[in-house]
Amino acid sequence: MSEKPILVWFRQDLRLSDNPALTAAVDSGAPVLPVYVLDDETPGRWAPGGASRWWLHHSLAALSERLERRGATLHLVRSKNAAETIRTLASEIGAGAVHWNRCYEPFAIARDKNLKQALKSDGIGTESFNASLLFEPWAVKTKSGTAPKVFSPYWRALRALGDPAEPLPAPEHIRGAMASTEGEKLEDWNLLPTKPDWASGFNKHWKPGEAHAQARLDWFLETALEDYKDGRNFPAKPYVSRLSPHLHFGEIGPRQIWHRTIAFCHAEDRNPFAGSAEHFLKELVWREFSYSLLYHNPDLPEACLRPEFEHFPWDRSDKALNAWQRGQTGIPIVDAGMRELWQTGYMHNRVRMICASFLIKHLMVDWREGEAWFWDTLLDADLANNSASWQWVAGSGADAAPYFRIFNPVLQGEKFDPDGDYTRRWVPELADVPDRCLQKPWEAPGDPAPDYPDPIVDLAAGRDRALAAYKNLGDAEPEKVAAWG
DNA sequence: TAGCTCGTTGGACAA
DNA sequence: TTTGTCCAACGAGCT
Repeated sequence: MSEKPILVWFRQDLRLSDNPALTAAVDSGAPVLPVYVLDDETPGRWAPGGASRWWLHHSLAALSERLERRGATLHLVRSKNAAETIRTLASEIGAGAVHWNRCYEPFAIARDKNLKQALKSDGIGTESFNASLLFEPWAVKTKSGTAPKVFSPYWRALRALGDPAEPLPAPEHIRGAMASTEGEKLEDWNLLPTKPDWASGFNKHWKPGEAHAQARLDWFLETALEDYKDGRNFPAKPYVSRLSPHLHFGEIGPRQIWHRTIAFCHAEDRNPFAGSAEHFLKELVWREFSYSLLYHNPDLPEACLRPEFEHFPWDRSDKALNAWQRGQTGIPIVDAGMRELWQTGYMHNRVRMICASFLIKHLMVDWREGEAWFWDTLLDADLANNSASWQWVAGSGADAAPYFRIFNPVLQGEKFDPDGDYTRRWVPELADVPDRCLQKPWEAPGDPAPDYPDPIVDLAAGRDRALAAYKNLGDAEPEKVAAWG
């Protein structure tokens, strides 16, 4: 048993259960110093956005309290170089080792790799673990040994590995170590917005923290899983898990969700790899797939995976983008989604696709503008998921929808919000528009929604314009061939 | 190897 | 009102 303390660096793993870095430190018998570093410099433009900071504040508060109850104090530091801060702290407390759970963002991989070297030269060992994925991104391979670029083969390859590891229980007691200097106060970090307090609506919808994440999963399994397969498409209905922010901050791990879901199905005598349960597990694997894409394509957040898409004739004026961001496009389902996002930090997945498709295809705005807005406003903003999903909708990713697959927001609204409950909840100006034309109020007789804007684009003309632009992409290439001939 | 099938989430139009 | 077919072409993945 070593008396040298172990520094456990918390990042996107803000939980005590199924936290292998923490458990290994506790099991060693050494005193443990848990640390969180707020570093907005290292991630560059991918530092946590406004909404994420709100969640981070509450999640750290919850983690801090849970650690305290078990005997350890979470040490908080602000820094412009997290790796350097960890290195200094480790030296100051005479650490025997530094533990962390791996992150997979390109800047995080580079940072951690360098830190490992630096600590080694200081004579301090490091141990890193996997807490945030079912399997490491390099472990899921096709039969020819390459990373799958299409979801279905990815799913088959992942399933061929069997079930992921069983989750670990939370340590019951932690022998806490103290830092040589006092930590900072969470309140001093100003992670919560004040003037104006645009997050005031968040409290009503969200409860960050490990305990609430577990409760949310229980609620989902008990009340929604059965109807998930079809129900998840209807944004007015409570058939989605809403676990995504908890997952992003690591308040719950995917292995915990995987095994709890399977155990729940077995207890109910149902097959977890059929019907609704399988669809839910597949969503978890979509997350893994996004991480794999990001791991193997580090510029996924910035560059089109299919380079010819860089020639797409994007509309660079701000007018369309601003209307979209504020939920003032005059297209009801789009405005409902964008306003839900602004007011709650979340948007239902079906509506995310509709809004993204509308921005990219009807308004022809660069998908990276939408990606940046989601990054700032989503509580669950996650680099891998966000960039992979935007590229998927744009058709610029490896596994892309055919270019002619353009969502018609009127038909989508009519199909997936048939009673208009979702649309009217977020766009109250439409209260008096009859159901028949709720999704196309410009056809309503007698102007029942005088405060609602006219559509920013004619949907049919917008569709044709996008189709023509996509078609031109394919025609642009042959010049190269001619040059060789 | 060469050939075959498939691609999370759709829409327009004809019958 | 519902159902079937077509909308490009290509790269991934498998055999």
